[in-house]
Amino acid sequence: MDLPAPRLRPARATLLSLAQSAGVSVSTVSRALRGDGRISPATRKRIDALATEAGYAPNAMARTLLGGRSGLIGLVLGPMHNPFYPALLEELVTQAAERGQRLVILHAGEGSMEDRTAQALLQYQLDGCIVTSAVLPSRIATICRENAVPLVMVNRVAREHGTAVCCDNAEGGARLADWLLDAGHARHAVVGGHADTSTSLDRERGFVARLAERGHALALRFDGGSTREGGWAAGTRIAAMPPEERPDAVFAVSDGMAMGVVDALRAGSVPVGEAGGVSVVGFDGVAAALRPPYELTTILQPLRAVVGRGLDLLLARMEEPDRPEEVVMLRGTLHVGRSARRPVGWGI
Amino acid sequence: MDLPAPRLRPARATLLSLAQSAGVSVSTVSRALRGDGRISPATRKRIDALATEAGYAPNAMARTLLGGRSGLIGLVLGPMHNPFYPALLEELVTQAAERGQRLVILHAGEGSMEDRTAQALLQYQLDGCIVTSAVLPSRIATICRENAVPLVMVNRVAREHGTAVCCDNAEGGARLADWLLDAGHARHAVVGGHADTSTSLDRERGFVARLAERGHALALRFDGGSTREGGWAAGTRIAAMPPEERPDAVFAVSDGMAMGVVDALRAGSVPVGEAGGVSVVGFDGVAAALRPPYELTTILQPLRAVVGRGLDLLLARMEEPDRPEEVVMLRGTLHVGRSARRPVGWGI
DNA sequence: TTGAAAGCGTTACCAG
DNA sequence: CTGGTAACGCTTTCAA
Repeated sequence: MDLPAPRLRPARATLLSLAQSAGVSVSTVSRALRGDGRISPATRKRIDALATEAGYAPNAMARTLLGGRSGLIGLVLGPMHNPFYPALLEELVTQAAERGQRLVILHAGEGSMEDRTAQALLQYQLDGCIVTSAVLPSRIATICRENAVPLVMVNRVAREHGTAVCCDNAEGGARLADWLLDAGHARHAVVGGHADTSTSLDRERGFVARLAERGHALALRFDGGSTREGGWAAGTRIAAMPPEERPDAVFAVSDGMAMGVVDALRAGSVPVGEAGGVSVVGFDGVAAALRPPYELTTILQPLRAVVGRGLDLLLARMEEPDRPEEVVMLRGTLHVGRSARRPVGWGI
Repeated sequence: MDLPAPRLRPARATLLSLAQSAGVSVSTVSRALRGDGRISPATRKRIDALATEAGYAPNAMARTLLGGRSGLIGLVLGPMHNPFYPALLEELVTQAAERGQRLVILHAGEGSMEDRTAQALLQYQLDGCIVTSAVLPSRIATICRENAVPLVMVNRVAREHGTAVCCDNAEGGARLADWLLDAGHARHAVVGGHADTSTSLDRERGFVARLAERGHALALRFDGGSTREGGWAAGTRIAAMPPEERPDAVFAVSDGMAMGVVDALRAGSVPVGEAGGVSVVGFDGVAAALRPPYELTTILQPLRAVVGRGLDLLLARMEEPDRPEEVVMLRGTLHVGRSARRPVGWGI
């Protein structure tokens, strides 16, 4: 009458439990499971079978405690209204998994970060930290620095220091300027993003500089605030201008804004990309922008490579904490869509 | 000449290191830091100061090993092109943090999940799992069931079993039908989403059923595939119809698609929301849809509550694993924008 | 080829 | 009020 209460949540299999049912020691089980050479094939097979049957999964917490790495990377995500970030997130998750790492979300969105959240970085023994937000939260930066936790920025560069990967934004902007000039455009407008993000500023700077090199000045500038509706607002104002004042080429520094510009022009019955209409180009190469009804001419960010290099830089710094800081710029490629007139003699 | 090499990565503070510098035992430090009553104020103060100075953060791995909870929740994210999901993600991260939990991303996007990823659920001793994707990956479902790890679906309901929170989609659809009928609309169209998501189907079902109850039949149905461009395609076809055949009311089952419909109608010079134009309504209440240039009439999902209840259901099941499965439906609220004509006598 | 034991950082229990 | 010790699950010497 005093049987032990049945365990409702059956204890998970451990090395010890496996060892007991196999009639061997914990060490043997550990070695067998990790493929250590000096275990007899017979024993190994028996243990493998037992482990599979029991649904054994090694306890990462215990492993980490031994002093190894946790396999966990902290992630700070920026505001997600720019469609580039969701795409970046998917890619990050996939490639982190390919490298045997998981992502712990430390922060997402605009709000500021609680101290408690920043502490999680230490508590969970995170191996490193990836920051994709426009602004690098200083709590995170401090904690990483003081505790020698490697930190890599993806899609942004801090002016002063830090390790980062991003698309060569200035070069992309310049390439777009060339394309528009080659197609014979004369009145250029820019729809800019947040004034405090290096990403947007560099794209715009590269564009304007190339215009200048080739003897052109920017005719108009709008503030698009990095949102699609900011693009729409700019497009609306452009559509409302008398045709002779209207810019014939518009560079929106992100695809989200560019799509907004296109929508507004169409709503205002201004043709886009055709002779006599307005050419619109964007930046990023998000999936929705490449397909109808937008088919933007834009700079394709090498997303897979950006993320891959970002993770590689991070992993390298886990192995070797004293690596010098490093900034990697990856060139984007021009994607020719139908939202902008093509230079004469290009393609068909 | 054989000084130990300087430790480049200074060892992190631990209870032991604090105990040594304070000249007390580990237990005392532990108790002081966790606010245990029976510690002299003097000792407590001294230890607190020491801990702060050393930047001490308790090791969550060690804590978890003792058998407590890890404070980690697994997250399975659906394809992120629907703007509702990024918003959901932000809210989840915020509210999980408020409850002292962090999210580990197990999967994002459409691809199938590696076994290794599913194993992470066990390895990291995740306390529970939140699934927001349209389809529940069966590996995850199995692992959770077999290991008594609670799982809650947010924004979807599995037909057969499971615990879930979602907006009352059918009711929202019905409410929109009422609104459109009250405004005198006669020809109704639906732009549907994925055929395999309960969310889309329920919205559509509720809408059509209410139409029928009030003696109306659906005039047209488009497949919008849950994407904005699907909405655009439907809108384009509507704009191309002769005015007398054109539906005067369109229900797109998500705001993303509804915005696409609006863009296409405007591009086709079909007025939206005005007398003589087409009324467009959506569902979700994503931020971009509520502001110009869309200002959709839509069902506002109670996002904060949906996420809050989802986490509460999950936490409750961590404490008490044998709670019966539970499905919570939260009513959305009708948000009156300018994308649809209002019933006569409503407001100003 | 296998086993025993130490130790990672915490917490909890039992003494003092 | 404080200290010692065992235990969590694992890897890694060191021994046999």
